[in-house]
Amino acid sequence: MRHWLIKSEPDVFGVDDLARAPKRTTAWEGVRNYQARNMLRDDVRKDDQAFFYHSSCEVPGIAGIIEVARAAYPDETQFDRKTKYYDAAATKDAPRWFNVDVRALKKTRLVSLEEMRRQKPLAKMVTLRPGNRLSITPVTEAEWQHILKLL
DNA sequence: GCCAACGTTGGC
DNA sequence: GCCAACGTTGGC
Repeated sequence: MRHWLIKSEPDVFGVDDLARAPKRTTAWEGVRNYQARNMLRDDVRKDDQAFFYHSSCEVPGIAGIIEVARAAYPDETQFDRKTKYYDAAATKDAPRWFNVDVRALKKTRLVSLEEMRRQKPLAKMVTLRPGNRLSITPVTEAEWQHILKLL
């Protein structure tokens, strides 16, 4: 099983929203970055687990643990003119964007970005690399285990 | 709200 | 294929 870190803005959809969703599951949609898209489509499998990270908020950091309930499938919002994710170049036959379904496993204490940066074993974590903005990044087994111990 | 970093677009 | 302009992300 692979591990990931996926970001969401709590003002838009946070860990509590996921916990309240039907079956504690939702489509994690709106990814419009090719690198992230490729990872979603090619590398993320059903039953993979991920940290749910709150970004663009007062205290950014890991707020929960989720699992992938469904592997990548075409993101419906790319066909919907009413959403900001609409992409005129995408067709049903050749979808350009994909999403996965994620299910809440548990809410954790907030492990802040600042705390993560203080952890030596996390020094090389992809999401902590300068300039990184990807909404999904891989987490190594060692990083995963280290963060679990912090909880 | 600012701004650095990065990605995308489009003219040439 | 280069690069300037523009848009987005996300920490602060």
